[in-house]
Amino acid sequence: MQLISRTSEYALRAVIWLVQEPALSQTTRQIATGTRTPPDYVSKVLQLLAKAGLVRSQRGLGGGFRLAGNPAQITVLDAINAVDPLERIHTCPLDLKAHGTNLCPLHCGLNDVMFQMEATFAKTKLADLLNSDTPSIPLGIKLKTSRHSPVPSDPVGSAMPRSRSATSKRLAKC
Amino acid sequence: MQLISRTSEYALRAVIWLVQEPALSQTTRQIATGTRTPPDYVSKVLQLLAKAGLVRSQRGLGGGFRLAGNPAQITVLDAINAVDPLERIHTCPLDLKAHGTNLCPLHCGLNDVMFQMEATFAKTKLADLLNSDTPSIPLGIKLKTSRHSPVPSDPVGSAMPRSRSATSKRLAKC
DNA sequence: GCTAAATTGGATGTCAATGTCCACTTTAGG
DNA sequence: CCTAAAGTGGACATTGACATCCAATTTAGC
Repeated sequence: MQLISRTSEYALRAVIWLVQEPALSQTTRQIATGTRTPPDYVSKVLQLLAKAGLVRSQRGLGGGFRLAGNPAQITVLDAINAVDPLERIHTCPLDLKAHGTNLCPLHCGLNDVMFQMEATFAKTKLADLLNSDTPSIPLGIKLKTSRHSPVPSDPVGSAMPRSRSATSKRLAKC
Repeated sequence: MQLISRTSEYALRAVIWLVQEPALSQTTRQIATGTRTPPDYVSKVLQLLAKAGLVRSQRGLGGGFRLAGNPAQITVLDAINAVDPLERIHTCPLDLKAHGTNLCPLHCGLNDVMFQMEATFAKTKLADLLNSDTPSIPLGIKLKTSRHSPVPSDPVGSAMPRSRSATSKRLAKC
């Protein structure tokens, strides 16, 4: 499971490209080449971004796309919501009866995760992504969750750069 | 985007069913009917759970599946890892150069979200899911993220039962 | 106003996750 | 031993996200 769709990734690549390119207008081809995305597909994504008002399109010779706002104000959430909006959990997918009309603790926790994710998207501006001063993490950490750990396990807490701001002490205080 | 796959959901439904059913052994059909999952598919899922050692299978007349451990110790993470293991982000999908060999702040934040999710899965025991005393959230809140909020937006912070334990003040301290 | 460069929109193709089907094997009970 | 009830394994079908193709439309510049 990945946290965001390919479509959202493409949308982000495209708007970030528009931010960093000096030229006023960028054609689909330029954007696709520059961001290494499938041209015909990113074209559809750009149309969604245009419908949402994040970018403005210009048809005809010399046309293309340009950003419709301030990179320091447009958020990652804006771009994602334009093409593949975040959803919320409304009913327990586990179909448990123990908790009546309530979400079970698991999905309560997942709701919490969703909130954190949305908060991250909402506070990250496009400009932040191009600023090399913003905090980042070194790559090459190659960690894959403890596959095949039978009954009792504790995959969290293994040796790795934790950094969690707060792993919410309890399940959640829903 | 959903946070966990259907396959994982089915795996969870199945093991939870085994926890709550008094009978020693449950046939695939019983499990499928009881959990409202596609019989032939949940059959495959059960095989994965068996391979991982979470459940034990018995062939032949009178056979079926039973849990291979203590519901108070088996975690949601165990079940999920058995059928559809969590992955980590290794390279920046946005392909940004600004951060050199590092993850950009966005994916740094997503890594953080992943950690929280894994922590939630790891601390939630199967027994917890059947205990109606564990904290849960009322349903019917019908909130869908602010679709169509053009350039400047602040979808987080709208009126709703927040409850976030800590929305990590900064992007993350990677 | 022609033409070439561009977006737009619809139809179609591909692929992995999900779901179904069926023949085979195992096993308890008569 | 035979039979019916079970899991096992492999092949096939469906579906939605992703990707491609192409005809129609718009528009700057000659």
